[in-house]
Amino acid sequence: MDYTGRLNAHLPLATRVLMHKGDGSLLIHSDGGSYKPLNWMSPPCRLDKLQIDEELASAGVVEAWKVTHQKTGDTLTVRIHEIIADTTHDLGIDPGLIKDGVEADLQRLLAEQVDLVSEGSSLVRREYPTAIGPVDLMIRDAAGAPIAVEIKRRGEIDGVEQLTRYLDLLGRDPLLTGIRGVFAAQEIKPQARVLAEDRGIECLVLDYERMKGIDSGVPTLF
Amino acid sequence: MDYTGRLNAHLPLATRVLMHKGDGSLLIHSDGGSYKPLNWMSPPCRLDKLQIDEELASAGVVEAWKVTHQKTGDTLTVRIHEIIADTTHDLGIDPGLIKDGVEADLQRLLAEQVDLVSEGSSLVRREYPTAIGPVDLMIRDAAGAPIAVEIKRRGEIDGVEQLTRYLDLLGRDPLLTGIRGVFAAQEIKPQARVLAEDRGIECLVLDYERMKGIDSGVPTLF
DNA sequence: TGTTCAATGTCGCAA
DNA sequence: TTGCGACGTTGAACA
Repeated sequence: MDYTGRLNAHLPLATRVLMHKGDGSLLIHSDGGSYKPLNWMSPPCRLDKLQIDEELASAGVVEAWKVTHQKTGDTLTVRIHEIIADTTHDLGIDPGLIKDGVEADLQRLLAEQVDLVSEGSSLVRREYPTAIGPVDLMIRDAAGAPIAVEIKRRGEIDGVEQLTRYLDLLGRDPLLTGIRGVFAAQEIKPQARVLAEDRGIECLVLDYERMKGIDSGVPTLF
Repeated sequence: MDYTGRLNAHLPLATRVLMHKGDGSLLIHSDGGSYKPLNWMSPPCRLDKLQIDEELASAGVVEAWKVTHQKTGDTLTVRIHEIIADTTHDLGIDPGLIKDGVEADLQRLLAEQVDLVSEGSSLVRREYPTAIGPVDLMIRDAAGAPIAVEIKRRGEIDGVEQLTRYLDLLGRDPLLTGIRGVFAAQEIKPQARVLAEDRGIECLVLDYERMKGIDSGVPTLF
């Protein structure tokens, strides 16, 4: 196999699994690694079967494909030397995956339970806009002082960096002078905690299951 | 299918492709999307076939699997109602993918064309070492003033942060006082540009094809 | 359609 | 093992 596009890549001859999906995309999997194929072509793309000329045939190629991406023009060229098994089936349209417990769920719950951030505080708004992107939650504590909250599923250093940038910027706003930061996550890595506290940012560990328990009553999906 | 781990996820009954790899991992693909499966379990993990009790059988389940991650304990439960096709083959060990990247190219090209950064400047060195990692390019402009260049294929906020850290550190070196920063990329995101300019870092958009055109002619890998 | 951000990210390298 | 950055990231939400 040979790929030309954002980079060039070559895959030597070996036994592999090719999955050609209904949308035209092609995946080339080995027997290890994670879910990521060794190589692939994403939709929208087109698969053309090439003619096997004498040169290819004498090299032992029984089938040759050229998969072209419709927009970028990236190409994947596949030369098949032996077909061990070949199965085709129409899967139809998939009903899709239902998820529960991602960052959006955390944000929604914490917006309803801002007392967890600071007793007696109230929500200003979710996705409070700034020039460098929205802050997850903007709230005001019982005394009316502003607090910017950054929410992550897993709290790592880059999340602290992100919140620091917001605080730097927001702190220049006369209406938000003295703004504090709270870094909230289901799990906070030690390094992230150290960095946050060094910058005067409070860390808050969230218990998703418990928060869901005192949810205002939006039913779970399944 | 049901997944429990970092989050909970459920996949309704439908026709799908299950790929069970030699390392024990399992992928569940639909007929669309990109290379990412609807759901999966990464290695190291173990697949156990569950006994089909009366309840499962009466629900139409012919086979049930429980895939457990060895370290995290995440589980994937699969209930199979019909097997349309089933193929097994040992692929052996894969020779692996050979890549030839673009970002390294960009750095090499810009090192040869530092005039693009500042007219009349000259290269000090590539991968200029600092305590927190190497700066992509260190150059001196026509007047001899130092410039640190960070190169990315796509310029985003992280890259600006990285360059900022370098500049903070390098600026303490008496030989490099007054050092300037240049953020160079094929494409610079608006937010990254705002942040860079706010910090006095100049942005430079690189035309890879054009730069390759005036390349000195080092051949590619294959 | 383009931009931005999360992700069960995954992957690879180096300390 | 852990941290850190890149990825042909992919995917989803929103302007």
